[in-house]
Amino acid sequence: MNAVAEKNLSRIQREKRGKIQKAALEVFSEYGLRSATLDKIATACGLTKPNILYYYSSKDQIYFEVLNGLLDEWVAPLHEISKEGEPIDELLGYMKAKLKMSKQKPKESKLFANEILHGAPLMQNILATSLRQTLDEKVAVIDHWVSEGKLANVSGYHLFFSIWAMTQHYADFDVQVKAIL
Amino acid sequence: MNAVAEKNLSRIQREKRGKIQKAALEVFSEYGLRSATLDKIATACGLTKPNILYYYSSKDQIYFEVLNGLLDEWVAPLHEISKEGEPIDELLGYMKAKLKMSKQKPKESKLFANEILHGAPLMQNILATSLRQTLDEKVAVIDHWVSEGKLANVSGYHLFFSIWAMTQHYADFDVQVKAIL
DNA sequence: TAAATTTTTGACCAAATGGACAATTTTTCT
DNA sequence: AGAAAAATTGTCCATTTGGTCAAAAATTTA
Repeated sequence: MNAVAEKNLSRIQREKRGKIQKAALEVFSEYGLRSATLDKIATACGLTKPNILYYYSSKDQIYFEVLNGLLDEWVAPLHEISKEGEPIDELLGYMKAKLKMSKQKPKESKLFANEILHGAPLMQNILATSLRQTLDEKVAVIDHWVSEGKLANVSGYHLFFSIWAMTQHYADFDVQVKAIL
Repeated sequence: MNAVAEKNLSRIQREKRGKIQKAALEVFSEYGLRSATLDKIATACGLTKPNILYYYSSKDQIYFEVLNGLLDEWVAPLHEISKEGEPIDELLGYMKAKLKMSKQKPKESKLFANEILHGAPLMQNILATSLRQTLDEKVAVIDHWVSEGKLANVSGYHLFFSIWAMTQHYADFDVQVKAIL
């Protein structure tokens, strides 16, 4: 639906919406939804505030679109984990993919981190349905490996939590990491 | 100096400042510095806004005091790691202490997480001096253990980063954890 | 108890900010 | 080119919010 809707946009609309979303990601990830202002976003993308509101009906809507637009990409590496592969290869591959994403997309990482840190008011539903379902499937793969004796008896859920925590830590808390190293 | 200063406060001042700090922790950890309002803090502690400003000169100062007041406690478990002990005992003890703190003090954890996530404007200095120094000492202990062959050859810094990431993850991202489990 | 001090509050202000809107400019279409 | 549609902007408004201040209330001190 998103892709279809985008086809109906004119060249100008596509360009401007892209600019706005890019600037919004920058500002939202640095300040969070509430502290980010439309003026900051406007400055960051070289448009005026009313012009931004011509493309998006409200600040909240921009935030929602940015968040939603990144969600699939963010979860994607999880889908690559294959039951048929070797546990070490699959899990190491996943960790590397997540680590790479964190390093290359720290803004996105911080945006999600901030959203969840503050109760995920816009994503709770998605977390509890879509993400949960995907993770359930992959935990089933972990359990399968465990039952076959290919993997130590670990909790799949907590294994993923640990991977998420460690990989995203370097993006989300980079200020601390840099202050110490 | 803080302890000395507190002795000079009247009973009322100690009570009210305590109430305010408690309420502020609650509000700041939930909303962050910017989204938190004095009115929310006022409501949370049953005082009026001007009354709060009678005890603290600004919102920023309240935030700073809360953050600073919790810092020592937050870093404390690190000091318990002893060069003389066994690596497994010492590190497991540290992890357990951190995990316990995260579970018992999620608000404090979120407060720090949020501060660092947004660039640690008020703590960067402390991170780069006090925390860094303490951590340097403990990394030296890790290196010592490694050189004695008591521990696998791991990077001390990254070991601590991993421990921080995993232990705090359950407090900071509890919404996500709960949505999935 | 009366004066002095501390604490509390209602009323108010200025700045910031999300958003509305009509008028103008630019682009597209015929 | 000229009309129609789309895009842009200056101006304005209402709300929120951090903070002020003088007056009132409560507490402490003499």
